[in-house]
Parts: sequence; structure tokens; C-alpha cells
Amino acid sequence: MNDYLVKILTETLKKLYPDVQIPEITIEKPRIVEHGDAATTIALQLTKLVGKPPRNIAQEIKEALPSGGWIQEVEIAGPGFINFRFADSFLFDKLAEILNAGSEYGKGTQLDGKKYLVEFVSANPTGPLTVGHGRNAVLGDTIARLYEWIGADVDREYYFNNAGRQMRVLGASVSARYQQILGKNTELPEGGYEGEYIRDIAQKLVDGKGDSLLSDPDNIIFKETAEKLIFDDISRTLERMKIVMDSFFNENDLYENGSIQDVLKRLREKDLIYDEDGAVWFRTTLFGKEKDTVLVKSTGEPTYRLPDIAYHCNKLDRGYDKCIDIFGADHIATYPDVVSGIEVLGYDKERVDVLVYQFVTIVMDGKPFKMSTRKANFVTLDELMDEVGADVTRFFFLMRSPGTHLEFDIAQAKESGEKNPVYYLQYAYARIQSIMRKVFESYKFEGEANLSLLTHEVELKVIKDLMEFPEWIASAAMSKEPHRLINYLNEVATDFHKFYHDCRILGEDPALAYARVRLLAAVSMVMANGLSILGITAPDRM
RNA sequence: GGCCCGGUAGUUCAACAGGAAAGAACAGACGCCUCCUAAGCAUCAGAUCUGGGUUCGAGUCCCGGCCGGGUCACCA
Repeated sequence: MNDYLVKILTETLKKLYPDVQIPEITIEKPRIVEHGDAATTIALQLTKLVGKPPRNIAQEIKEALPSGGWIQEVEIAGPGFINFRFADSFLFDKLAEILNAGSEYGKGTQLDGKKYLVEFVSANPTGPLTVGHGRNAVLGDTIARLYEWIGADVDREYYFNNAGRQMRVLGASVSARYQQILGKNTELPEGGYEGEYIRDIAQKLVDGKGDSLLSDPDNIIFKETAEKLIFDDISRTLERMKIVMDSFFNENDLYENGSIQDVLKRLREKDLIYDEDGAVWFRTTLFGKEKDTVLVKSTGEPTYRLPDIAYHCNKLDRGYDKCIDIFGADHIATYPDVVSGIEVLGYDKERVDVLVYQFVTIVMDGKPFKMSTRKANFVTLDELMDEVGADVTRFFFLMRSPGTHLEFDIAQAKESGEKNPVYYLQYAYARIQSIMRKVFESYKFEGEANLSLLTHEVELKVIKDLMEFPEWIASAAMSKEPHRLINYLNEVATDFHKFYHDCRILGEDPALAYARVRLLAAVSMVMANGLSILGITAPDRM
């Protein structure tokens, strides 16, 4: 429709003002219903170029536009807006198209043939996933789903490091608990992990190995067992949230396959690193930073930036058109170094992209709650899902713009039950299924429905809503803001609930009932598809 | 102190990359179940931190304040 409007407007303007350089014509959707279905501000923009008052220009355009077709009415309003109202016949054609597309409706082709990699969660296996990881996990997965809906071939990857200091502390913590269970008076190491799950892991070792490890408290088995069990736990949690990773990437592989050394070598060849005080420095001042950055400490251990750069090179070398990272706000400072790194190594920086989301503030008993995995002050995602379920959990993390702080009131989330906004969407879907079950008991429809019987204001509004579905998916995907899709589905649900209130099916004339059934089939489709993108179930009854 | 987010109704958030009269939800007030699920609908009340600027037009863009969060390590 927009393309059509732009086309006829362009032709008209060329005729009217052959000497004027026409600016790009944009079509907007007015916020106010009375302002029509589509609008353009082109007359306002032409004021200076044409040298006439905007309303006069609008009037000239209106008179010169071809009449009929998809447009029923053209109106001039305010300072010079040109408003269009769609012809009902156009809406019915679109509805028929939507029904035709069925479960494919909403898909786009913007990323057809593209290979994308979304890297997310990426929590080191030191403990269960907490509410703090939830936003990352759900955003990453949903953005991957959105990309898939507009044509991309998407892989989901989990990046982790099992070789760092934190993991050593983890192993030592398990060892200490192991000794305690066997009656020895050993204390947790300095900064050790205090969570109950550490004791569970130690107990498993006692069950399996008895006291045979007492003589070897530094055995790697403590760390390895912890890593394995914790990863199992993380995978189960992700699965509960309907997240399935395609790959897990171990940072350690970058050392073993020489990528780290290779990156250093290439940077050195370009004279972008130097040695000082026993450390290796990256000349980040060349890219606008105040200080150069240490890549390898004087101890010989790299800082995390170096493997980060090597990892991104690795991803790009695997042939992805685009690699997206999902980061919390605390990691934003590292990102420019990575971009600089891959760029000087000859990669197109447009191929990496990042979504930075703001922190989740946990509110418990009306007070902000500071979480720490090490200190075992946390609410796990599993606990949260036990309370409110996976649907509510996913919805909660998606309903707000990633760029804004998310306040997660535990008490409210647990209590939310019937008042939770996710039920508003699911209820709309369930209501339609309920109607359908009843309708098919008493009606038999044959042939094609006569959609032009849909003349009620709210019926037409619903069709207009449904028409927008593909645009909103694309918009949510390209902006990496899934909440836009939620806002949209909310509007569809609202208009459906109004329809439910104003229009009936049972008891109506069969022809009208049939047309309405078709309309609801389309609404049902959009709700089901929309919820599936969000990873939320669409229940047949509630 | 430098850089990055954010500041919208009592509260939590929208506003689709500058458009017309700033939308929801919760909390508050009030109405609707002899009617396909009241997990719903309808009505009322209520907001753009502040000072300049750009523009026909600013919550949105620019500059200066103020407030909150993040980040600036040879920690990850």
C-alpha cells in the first residue's frame, strides 16, 4: 500500500512541479483514527521548494491525484497533511491474502539467504542461571527467532571459559565441601562459592568415589565434575525457557588451536602492539581511546580482550554474514576494542553488531536486591519459573525496551497471576478457539466466505491491524527490540476483545457468521505466529 | 572527571528512527455477566527533569545544567 501511494504521489508531483527536486516521500500511519489510514507530509516539506502555503500545495496534489482504486478518500487536514482512507474492497482483498498465507503470514524476505550468528547467555559454568541472566537469554533467543522470520539462517552460540581463576576457585570450593562432608574441618577458600549447589556436587562425588579423593584435594576432578553438572543444569534451565543452542564455544580452544598467538602475530606485524613493563599493549589510543590497553599481562596471561578479538575473528571466518552479541551494560566498554581489533585485522566491522541491554534491577520486598553468584545471594531462573512459569518469565524480560532498566519485582511477578499482561494476549487466542469450537457445532459453511459483509467499524479496524503484522516483525528484528512486537500484539488483542464485545457469531445469519469466522481465523493466526516468535505458548483454553 | 544508557501519570513502561490531540498496565473512582470464557469491555481522574537552540512542527535532534544506573584495571 505504501509503495502504491508513493508511486502515485511521485507521478502526480512530477506533473505538478516539473522543475522542483522532489524530496523523498514517506507514508505514515496517523495516530488518530479520524486522520485516516495513511498520511503524507509531503506538502509541508514542499512549502519552501514550491513557494506556496502548504495547504494550497496539498489541495493541488489532492486534485491531481487519480481517483478510485485502493483509495476511497483523500483529505487535507491541519497545516497541510494529506490523509488517505483505504477502500473497504482493498481491506477485504488483504484479508483474503492473509488467510491464504496461513501459518506463513508475517514472514519476510529481508534477510533471505543470510547466515547470522547470535551469541548469548555465555555465562561461565560457576553456578545456576539467575534472574540476572534471564534478560540476556530471552532477548538473544527472541532476536534469533525474529531474524529467522525475516529469512535469515540463524545459529545460536554459547561462549564460555572453563580455564580462568573463577573456575579454579569453583573446583577448590567443591573440594572443601567434599572434605567437610567426610568429616574434615576444612574451610572454604578465600572468595569461595557459598551456594548450596556446591555441596550437592560434593555429595555426588562422595556417593561415587567415597573418600578416595581425600588424599588429593587439588584433583582436577573437582572442577571438572562441577563444570559438567552445572552445565547440565544450565542446559535444562535453557530448555525450560525453550532455548536450544546450536553450539557451545570454549574459549580454551582459541589457545589450543593457536588463534590467540595468530592474532598477536598479525597485530605485531602491523605494529599495533608493543611490549612495556613485561606486558603486551594494544595501541587503542590510535582509535580514540585515552589509554592503550593491555592484551597480555606481565604474568603471561592474556586479558579477556585478546580472546574476545580472536573469538570474533573465528566467528567471521566461519562465514557468517553477521555476528550479533548480546551484552549487559557492564560489557559495553570492551566492545570498541573488539571492533577495532577485527577492523585492523581486515574484517568489515559492519559484520559484527551488538545489542546492549540495561541491567535488571531485582526488587524484593520493595527493596533493590544485590545479587552475587559467589555469595549465593540470587534467585535462580528455575526458581522463578517454578513460581510463574516459562511464559510469564519470557514475557517479562521481553516487554520492555532493551535500552531501559528493567525493574523486576519478584513479589509482583509471583503474585501477578491473573493480572499478568501475558494472559491478555493468551486469553485473546483462547477465546477465539473457544468460539470456533462452539460455532462448528451449529454451523456448516460451504464455498467462499463473502468478506465484504464485514462492515462494522471494529471489524475493519481488526483487518487493518492484521495488515501491519509483517512490518512489525521486521521492525522488531531490525531494531533488535522485541517489545515492539508485544506492543503490536497488544493492540491486536485489544481490538479483538472489542470485537468480541460488539459483534457476535453464534445466532447471526450464516453468511455473516462465516465472514466473521474467517476474520477470527486470521486473528488467531496472527496471535499464534506472534506468540511463537516470542516463545510463548498459545493455549486453546484457559 | 571522560565516555555510554536512561529521566514521560502516584508506580512500571509505550510513543513504530521529527509530525496532528503523548498511549497502556497497575494503583484510585464509577458502570457492564438471563448474552460465543468478566483472565474481558466501557467511563472518569492523572505526565514529557530544567534552561537555551534548530524546525512549518520537538518527548524525539543540538548545546548547557540537574538526577539515577553503567563503565573507564596487568578482574572476568
